[in-house]
Amino acid sequence: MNKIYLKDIAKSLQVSKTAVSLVLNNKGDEHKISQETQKRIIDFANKHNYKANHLARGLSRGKSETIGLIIPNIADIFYAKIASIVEKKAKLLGYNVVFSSSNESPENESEQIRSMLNRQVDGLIIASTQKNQEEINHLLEINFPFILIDRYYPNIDTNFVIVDNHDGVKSVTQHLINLGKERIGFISIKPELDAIKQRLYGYHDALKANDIPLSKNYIKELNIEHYQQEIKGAIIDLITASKPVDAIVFSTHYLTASGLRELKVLKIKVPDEVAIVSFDELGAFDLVDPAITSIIQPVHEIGNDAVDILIDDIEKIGSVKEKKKIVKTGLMIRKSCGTK
Amino acid sequence: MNKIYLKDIAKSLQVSKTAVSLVLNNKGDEHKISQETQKRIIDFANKHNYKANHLARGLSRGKSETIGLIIPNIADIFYAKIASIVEKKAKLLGYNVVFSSSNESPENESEQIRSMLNRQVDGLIIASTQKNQEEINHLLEINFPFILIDRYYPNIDTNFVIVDNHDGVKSVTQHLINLGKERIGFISIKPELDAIKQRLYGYHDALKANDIPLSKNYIKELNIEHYQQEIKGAIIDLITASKPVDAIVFSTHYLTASGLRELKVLKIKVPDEVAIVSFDELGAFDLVDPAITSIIQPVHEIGNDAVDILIDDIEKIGSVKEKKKIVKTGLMIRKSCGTK
DNA sequence: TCGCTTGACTAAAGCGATTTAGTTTTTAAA
DNA sequence: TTTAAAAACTAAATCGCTTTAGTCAAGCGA
Repeated sequence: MNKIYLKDIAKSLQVSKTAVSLVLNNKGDEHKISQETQKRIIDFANKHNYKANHLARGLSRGKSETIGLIIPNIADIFYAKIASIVEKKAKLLGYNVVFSSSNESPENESEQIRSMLNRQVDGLIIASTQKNQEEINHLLEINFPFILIDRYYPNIDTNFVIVDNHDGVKSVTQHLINLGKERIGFISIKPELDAIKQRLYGYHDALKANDIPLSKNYIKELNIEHYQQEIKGAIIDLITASKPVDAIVFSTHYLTASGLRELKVLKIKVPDEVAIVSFDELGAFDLVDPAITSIIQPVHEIGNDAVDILIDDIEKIGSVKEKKKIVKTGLMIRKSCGTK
Repeated sequence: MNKIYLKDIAKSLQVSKTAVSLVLNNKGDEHKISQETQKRIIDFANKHNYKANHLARGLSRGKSETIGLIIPNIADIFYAKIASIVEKKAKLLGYNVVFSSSNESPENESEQIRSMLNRQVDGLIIASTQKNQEEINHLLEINFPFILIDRYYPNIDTNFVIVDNHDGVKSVTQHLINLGKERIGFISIKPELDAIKQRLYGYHDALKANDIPLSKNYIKELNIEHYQQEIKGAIIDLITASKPVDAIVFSTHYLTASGLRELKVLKIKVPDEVAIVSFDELGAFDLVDPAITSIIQPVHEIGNDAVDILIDDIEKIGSVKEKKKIVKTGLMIRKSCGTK
């Protein structure tokens, strides 16, 4: 059973390639191919299991029916979940997805965007390093369909689906305050990403709303490259301050994991001595000792909305109205934040 | 700055498309294009940022420089890690990767394989449902380059990179025995996958090697669809047996997570009342209470070897000799298995 | 009977590369 | 001076499909 091509069908059935192509693309009626001929073509194609070569179709139509997904790291469970949702939804709409991990390098990201363009993807979903202003502007200039997720460029007018980081942190901080915590620390990476900045502001604003003065000593900003080394010092600082903290907000899941490791080493009891909460979570945060109160990212919404918006753009349908979305986080209250 | 094509370069420089194509594909010398002309072409291409259209190139060369990755679930941290490694390595060798999740459905898998073939991927990496004998045989028949990872078909002659499941479980079970455990339970999903079967046999063999009689009551096999409901009963059975178990081996990371949840609910002390060990781990298994002793999967080896073998096949290089690999697991000893 | 639709098709150009099989000019050897 | 070989190119076919702009015959009203 050798591979069969359009022209083979045409030859075997003594019709033109045009007829075959039209019929198999559901344009038979529109182009007045007789029912009989249509049936012959369809039956023959099915019988021989004909499938169009996508490269050829893509070249001809100028569409590859593929979308590119560029994220910092597919091995990060957060992006892996999004990838899973994006793929499912995209397949439903007839698209495949190619992915690549930028590893937070703007150069990689830039090169990956270019590479995907060469490969003629029809659109891009990007969780950017946020250091590629130019590249993003270039996409805009050439009018290429794309959407930013998770991270966006506040001063570039693009489509995006991001999370309400500010509100997420603000409400978890408020939750801590409601539980009677007064000296709340904040451990983060250096706020190069707007998302991280917003988390800090959420923390700020929660304190402000409760007339708690902001103490610089309570805010630790680590280098993303060395946070594992730096976090120990940060935690010691917080708990040996003249007025030690009674709670810590970690601004990412990996900081929480690292921080918790240190807290265990230092034999500090969570939540009795210090309560902790985490932005986002890892697979077993409910099993950790104690189970970690976490801000939950709405991965389904991010993934599904991103695909909807992107494909609406690609196909110029125009049925999706809102193309800049800020979605709300959830809150999973567990033991690590303590109780009243 | 409009998009530039091969023919534009040819026209601007008053040379043939052939010359341009040859030069830009590093075949200038071989085809005796003068150094001067080569330089003009290369300079012009760089200046105008020319990049070949991959669809056209692919159609023409019959190669897409893309590989397909089909896995059960990209949101599972184990496969996400593999995907990350595969992508990195593939990019290094000039390939992009398209992925799709089969969700353990043979029908999905089958359809995805077909779809990837239509899309002219150059090769496939598949972590199969192991229920697609026919599809795999079909790939073999049409001589299509592919490699199985994680799961393979014992009676089909294919390339693969799998893990030594038997040895992994055998040695962790031996470890438990060395610590003095005598009544070791085994909680698994129903062994439809060969990998799972091998884990069971590893358990068998460790007991046998130590002259510990095998007790059917100590082995629980759950349905993958309802393991979350069934695991409670399984655990209760094990700990209320006439001779209750003093240790449990969980055959997958999600079973461990679920099991641990139940053990907490039942207020059973780990490792004092019952020691536990896990095949593979989740992101925070070192932070769980108690930290979980886990068999570590060699994801780097799986990913890298799979790509090496596949691309050696695709490009018919023949430098990779071993194309059926069984790689060893590691063992991370933590608290949950107790001490002597 | 003429011209106009309509139905049922098809030829051929085009998508943007790659590559085979030449062609022409120059150089070098006999 | 002839001729073979080497150097420096190029025309055109090809990859497999889509789509535009027809063609041709039959049917129909005036």
